[in-house]
Order: sequence, then C-alpha cells, then structure tokens
Amino acid sequence: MEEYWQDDFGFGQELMMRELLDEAATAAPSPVDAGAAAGYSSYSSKDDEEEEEEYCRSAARRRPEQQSSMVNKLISAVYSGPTLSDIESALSFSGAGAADPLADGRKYSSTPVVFSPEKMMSKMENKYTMKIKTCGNGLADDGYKWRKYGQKSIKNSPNPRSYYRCTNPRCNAKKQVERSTEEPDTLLVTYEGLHLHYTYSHFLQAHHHPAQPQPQAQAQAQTAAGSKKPKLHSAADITPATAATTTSPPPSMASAATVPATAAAAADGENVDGRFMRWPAAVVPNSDDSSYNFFDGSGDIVGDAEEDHQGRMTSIINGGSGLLEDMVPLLVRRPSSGNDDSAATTTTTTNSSSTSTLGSPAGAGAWAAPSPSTSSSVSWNPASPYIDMAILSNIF
DNA sequence: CGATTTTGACCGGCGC
DNA sequence: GCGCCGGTCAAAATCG
Repeated sequence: MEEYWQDDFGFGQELMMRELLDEAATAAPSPVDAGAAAGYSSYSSKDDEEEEEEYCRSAARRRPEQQSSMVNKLISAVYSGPTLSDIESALSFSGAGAADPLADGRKYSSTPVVFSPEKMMSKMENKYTMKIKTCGNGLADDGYKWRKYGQKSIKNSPNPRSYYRCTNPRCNAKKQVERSTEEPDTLLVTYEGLHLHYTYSHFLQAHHHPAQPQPQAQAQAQTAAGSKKPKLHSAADITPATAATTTSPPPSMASAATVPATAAAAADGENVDGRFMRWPAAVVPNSDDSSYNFFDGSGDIVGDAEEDHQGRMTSIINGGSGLLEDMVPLLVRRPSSGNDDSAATTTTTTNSSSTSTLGSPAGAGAWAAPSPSTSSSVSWNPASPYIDMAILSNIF
C-alpha cells in the first residue's frame, strides 16, 4: 500500500523523491529528511519498512553538504504544516504559571516554570489538513502514536470522523481522520497542535554522544524502552475505520542520527547555508527558496536511565522500529514562504471556527498549510533563526 | 491485565 | 431559549 502526501503525488514522484533524498541525505542528515518525505510516502508495509531502513542506512553515509538545499526543496514540496512562527510564539511566552492543565484536565506540579507549552499550543490553534491516499486498509502512519478518543458521524458525510490524541501525556496534539467522500481511497487527516514533547535528558545524551549508532543498539533501545513503551502496531492492524492510529518510526528519524550534535556547531559555520540542527531538537532555518525549517523534539519522562536514552536515541538514529511517541519530528515552516507552490494551494485553518477544507484544490496539497497569520497573538520574530533547545530543555 | 477502541452521553458554540 | 452540530468524555468492550 502506498500513502501520499498529496493527491497528485504519484508513484513516479515518490521515486523521484527517493532519488533526491538519496542524493541529499548525508552523514549528517536532519531528521526531517526522510521523515517528511520518503517516510510518509511509503512506510506501511513490511517490505517498505525494510526497504526504508536500508535506504536510510545508505543515506546516512553521505556527505553533509549535499543535503541542505535538496532536502529543503523536498520538504517544501510535501509539507506545509506548523510554521516557525507557531513555535516561536510558543517559546516567546513566559507564562508565570505552573500547573498548566493538559487536554485531559490533569495538572502537573507547581514547580516554577517560565513556559507553558500546552497553554501556548492551545493558543496557536494550528490546524492543517493533509490528504493521504490509501490502498486497501487505509493506513495513515505519520510516525506518531495516537489514541482514539472519539468518533462522530458528520452531517452530510457518509463517513464518520475519528478523533485521535497524541498518547504522550505532555503533548496535546490531536488529529481528525475521515475518509474523503469524493475519493474513497483518500483519508483526510486534520492535525491540530504541535508535538513539542522533549526532554533535556535526551538532549544531553545526544549532545554528549553524537557518535554513530551501532546497528545492534537499535534492538537494545527497544529493550531498554521496555515495558513503558507503547506497542507498535503493524499496518495490518489498521482498518479503514481506524486508520492513522499506528506508530512506526519515520525514516526521518533514521537520518537524524547523524545530525550535527549541536546548533552551536552549526552556528560556528557548519551548515551555514541554512540548516541548523540541534539534536535532538532543532528549528532549521533555510536560506534557500524553500523557507522550510525543521524542528525535532522528543518527550519522555525526565530522569530515565541514561542507558535507556542512549538506546532510544540509537533506535531513532537507525530509523528502526524503536521510535515511538516520545521522539517526534516537527516540521516548522517559516511564515510566508515565498515560492512554495504546494503551500500556496494548500488549505489552511488557523482558528477553531474554520474546519479543514478537505476538498481543497489540493492540486498540490496533501498538506493544508497553516496560515502565516495564525490566530496566535504572538508573531514570529524573523531575527530568531532557531529555537535554542536549551530553553526547551529547561522547560520540559 | 494493561492498553486501546468503541460508543452513547454530555457539553459548548452557533444560528435561528 | 431551543435545537443542531461537532468535539470530548468515560464506561464498557476488546485486544494482545
């Protein structure tokens, strides 16, 4: 089965993208590389998974300087999700509050914090819709772990809409999935909110151990992840009605393995042409025309054993099956991307009053891009090229 | 037995 | 105020 970011994202294009990615991927690829592109396009069947793994491994051997523009272009071709402004907005808040209520009403400790991601995320109200073509039992595996919390039949629509929430308790990202009426083989997935889970421990681990992962580490990672880890679902588990509920590691994570360990390093001159990567989380401003940025974050319980983190990181790095909801990519798109055709035609909804325009011309857009002018009252500051994950690390 | 899904009830926003 | 509608809750059912 194949999934596509866009309706018109045909198989040939997918192959082309793979070639491009193959060319662009490097020894220091960013998580976004395959995750946003190849990952989503064909990451469902067992064969595809294996193929993708091998693909990513080979990609990881390439030189860094080749990737930037290529990857950025690829990304821009398929993604128009949350913008950098969204993230920026989130980070610019300095809420005095603590104990921010989560989606489920739970509260956390009142430890002094200067950042309340949940609250900010709720303010942003980011919504963007993507179309995913499916074959047979539709499956929309986007690399996240979702839990279904509701289903409703929608007026004037024969297909019910399913509601999912990110299983990570620190993340209030949600998505709605429904089958397109016009195109029965297409799923309309509306994402809301951002995955901003991240832990400093991960960051430290990555920072101090940027070395290349060993193949066996992946297996160890999964073992280390242990009992607390959510189960991975196979594509076969997914029924059309419950599509998009599984989790499997996006190849993007595979490439993340070799990302420069710190943004500081990038700032020092590496990838000056635009792709600053900080591992495990970063916002990547692009200097080329794509204007796409990448933010990769992870979230998990702080305080896990280092060994565990090491394992998880390795797992992700290898693009294996160890990736779960606590290691998630965030593609951040800079507002007002100039020449992004797909973005220009994608659907955007930035406030709760407007539901996804699922039938949008999507001639180009699987993704319905969030409007540059989100409902958020905070605007993005172009002067800030990337989010210092050290900040986030102090937050989560 | 824990995690996840199912499904009817409940709630709030909105239009009349 | 009332009803419709979409989104969420939560208990029960199901799954692995």
